[in-house]
Amino acid sequence: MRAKKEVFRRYLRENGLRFTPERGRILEAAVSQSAHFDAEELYLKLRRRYGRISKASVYRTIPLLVQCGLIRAVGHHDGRYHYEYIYGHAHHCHLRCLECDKMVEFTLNSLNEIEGQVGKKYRFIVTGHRLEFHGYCLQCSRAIKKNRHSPVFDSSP
Amino acid sequence: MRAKKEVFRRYLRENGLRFTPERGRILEAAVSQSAHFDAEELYLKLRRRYGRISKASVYRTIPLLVQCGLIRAVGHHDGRYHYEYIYGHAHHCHLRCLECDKMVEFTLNSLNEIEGQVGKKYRFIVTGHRLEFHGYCLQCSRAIKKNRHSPVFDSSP
DNA sequence: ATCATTGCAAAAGCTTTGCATAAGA
DNA sequence: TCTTATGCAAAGCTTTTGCAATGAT
Repeated sequence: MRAKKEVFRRYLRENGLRFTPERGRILEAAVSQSAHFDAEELYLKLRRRYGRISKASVYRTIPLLVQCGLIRAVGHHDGRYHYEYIYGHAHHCHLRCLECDKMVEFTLNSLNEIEGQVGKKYRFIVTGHRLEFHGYCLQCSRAIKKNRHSPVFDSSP
Repeated sequence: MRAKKEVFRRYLRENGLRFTPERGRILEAAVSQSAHFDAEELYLKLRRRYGRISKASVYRTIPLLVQCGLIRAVGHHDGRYHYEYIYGHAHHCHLRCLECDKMVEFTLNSLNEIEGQVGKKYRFIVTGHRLEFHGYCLQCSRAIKKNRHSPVFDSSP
């Protein structure tokens, strides 16, 4: 299953950009990331695996992968953007713990329908949506109950 | 209607914090912001209106307003967090144009119900959700069709 | 009289950019 | 060969933090 590479190659070709070893490796690293990732994690992984790679290349490649639909930005917390590989995966929503950052993924079909209605009503071409539920997971909500004197800060976006 | 100020005062008191003129002004500025705002806009507005105020105070106060439910972070784009005043407003979702940043607000009641189901299923205490639809508004989608040679970058979170 | 808050400036992060060198097409 | 891409380091931005002075309670 190397369709993803073909998608990337085609996207690059059609935009007068070049397919380079670095870009190939960055794509591979993004794909093989088990869950969500950020630019730094991608960079470190590439560093370990191949040695020479620059952060600039990672940062310059990420928007290309977003643009051709292979990955998407999931959100922004802790001061960084977080991404996930999406090509060939069903669209899904996230449930995130504000305390420990645990993430659960789940699908919600009804939104696709709503997307169309909303687009029609407000005359938008709706290209996607992002839905995140947030709160506290079992462990964290227990921990918080115990020491309710240490204030929990929800500075999340 | 000064309930918002009372909410803030009470929150501060209960946490051993002090109500200061600066904090009062920052709250006022956030409230009187017609739509969405970011830290810089708030700062400039306060600057114009009162003169002396520091960015640090704005940045230090925003999390307090979030914490006590008077404002919330709507998202992160263009490298900044964006907020909106929510106290006393019905919860709503956003539809955003990726090109010109135009925002439309609309409500979607079905999500509250789903929130409960999801929380039960994954054993989370769900405290809220954030749903954003995105795409292109009428004007922008027209403009993009015309000059489809200038690639549109969706670098949004 | 205390102790939190302010303002200022400096620091901290993440992300972007300039430039010389390397290398796809 | 002609451009685009890379790596490095520097710059850019938003946001955070240290500290002396100020001010709320």
